Amino acid sequence: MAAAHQPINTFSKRLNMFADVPDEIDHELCGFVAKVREFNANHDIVSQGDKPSHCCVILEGWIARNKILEGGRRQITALHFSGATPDLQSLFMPSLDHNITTLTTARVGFIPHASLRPLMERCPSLVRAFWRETLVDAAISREWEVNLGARPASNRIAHLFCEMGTRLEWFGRANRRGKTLSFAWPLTQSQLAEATGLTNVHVNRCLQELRGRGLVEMARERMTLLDVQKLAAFAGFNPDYLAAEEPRDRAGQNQPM
Amino acid sequence: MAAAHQPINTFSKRLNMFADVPDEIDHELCGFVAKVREFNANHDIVSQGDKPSHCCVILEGWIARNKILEGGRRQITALHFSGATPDLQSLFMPSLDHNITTLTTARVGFIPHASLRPLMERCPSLVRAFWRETLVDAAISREWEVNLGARPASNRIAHLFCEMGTRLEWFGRANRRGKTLSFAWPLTQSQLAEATGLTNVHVNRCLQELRGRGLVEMARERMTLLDVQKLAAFAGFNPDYLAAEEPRDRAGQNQPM
DNA sequence: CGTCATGTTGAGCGTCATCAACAGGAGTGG
DNA sequence: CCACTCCTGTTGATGACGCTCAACATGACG
Repeated sequence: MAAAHQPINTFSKRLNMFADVPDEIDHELCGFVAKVREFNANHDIVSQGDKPSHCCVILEGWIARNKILEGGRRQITALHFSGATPDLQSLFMPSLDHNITTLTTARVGFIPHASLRPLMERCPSLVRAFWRETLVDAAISREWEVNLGARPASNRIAHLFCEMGTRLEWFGRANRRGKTLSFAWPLTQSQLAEATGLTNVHVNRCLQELRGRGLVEMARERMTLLDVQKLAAFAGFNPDYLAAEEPRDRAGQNQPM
Repeated sequence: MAAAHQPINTFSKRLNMFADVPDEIDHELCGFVAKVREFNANHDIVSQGDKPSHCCVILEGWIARNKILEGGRRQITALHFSGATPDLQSLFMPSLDHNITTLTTARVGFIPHASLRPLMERCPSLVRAFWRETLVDAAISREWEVNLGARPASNRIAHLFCEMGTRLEWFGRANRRGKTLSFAWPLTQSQLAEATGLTNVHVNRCLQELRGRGLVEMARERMTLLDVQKLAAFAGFNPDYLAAEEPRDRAGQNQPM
């Protein structure tokens, strides 16, 4: 109950990007974070089939939504980082339809459903904020469907880089210098393959192509998009689908991408 | 204002599957259906970039969410039929990120945002119902991502058939007889190709395979799944991800699929 | 120093795309 | 009634994109 309010900043900050949640509700919400746990990389926070009694909040780190097919193949369906609340649907769904797995070490808070439900009753703007987060997720999923169904491998990978670059920059987690944009990038090539529906071998070759074209540079867990506009053109990336996630305090003043 | 309440049945019925919306709110909501329009097949109800002032409700017919890439390629990201409210996100998103296009002739109702917003303020359960519909959509999108990213062509097509069969049956739009399930199927092979990220030529050959295996039969706009269990096994279909859409009055009593 | 995860390269092959042609049915207009 | 077009489905030939399998390089870590 006395869980530190400080680490919850990212959550609270992000929530307020979606709707004006009154301070006291926000405060109360943070107080509900029943426990905060650290996870190693590559650990399931919640799994397919679970019936969670808490919602989780990513306070720090990256996670991947993913499903595992019979045969063991894994498909990553979404990437999230600090501030996200990736299993809100557990409030309604009888059981979870996918895994939520850490990609890095991660700090995760848990909010009991039992606390969240009455709070939502009292605070429509909280419901709005959550609903809106769901809508953003859905828009991103749609774009991933397009990416998986309709773009060739290299463009597909480039598109993912553009998307993550944009989302990270909006949340203050990327550095822009001239034409370049750089940010922490924890995914291995195999994980990137799982997100794009390719094999690690082929991802490796596509990355060589992107490097060869002078579009990206990767070093030690860090990604640099060398020419954001050229990369976006190559990928066919148009950030409109992310618009609902754009922090309201900077809406419209985007760098072109 | 005096818009016929009768054709709105499908909407109202579906809404109440998601949450108990009080009768008077339900009634009021239906009264807000400002106009009802008929569309021909293959017509955009709303388009990429639109800033709609109304939400639409599919009263009768099928629609496809889709995005068009530069180059003209089209990816269908979702299929919906009677009862769906596919552009709720227009309440929040600055502009629509995809097209909503009829696949059949369709009857569509429109509800002004200006009427919907205050009603939502007053009725939390309405917000819940809408949010929940968004969550179902998101779960389906995730499964489509898996389908597009990780399943070979024939299995991918089979999976789509299983999903639509299940959803249609839950809404009383499919007939089960023994091992078989049959329902109206308006998609052409080319549209099926756009939904599965394949070419029409390859879809044609996969359908021959499915027919050859005795799994499906298609005749004049009608689809028959000849052995639902075998088809599900072939597709790797597990209906759990649809659970939140399952009508509450029949939860649990599913035929195995 | 050995082990393990990750990245890289090569060779060969299969799934699926491309391009082209044609059949059949529905609708249109002469 | 037939000629015409258009849409949908079907088939064949060819080739490319991406997969599989296998080997090896590199760096982190114990």
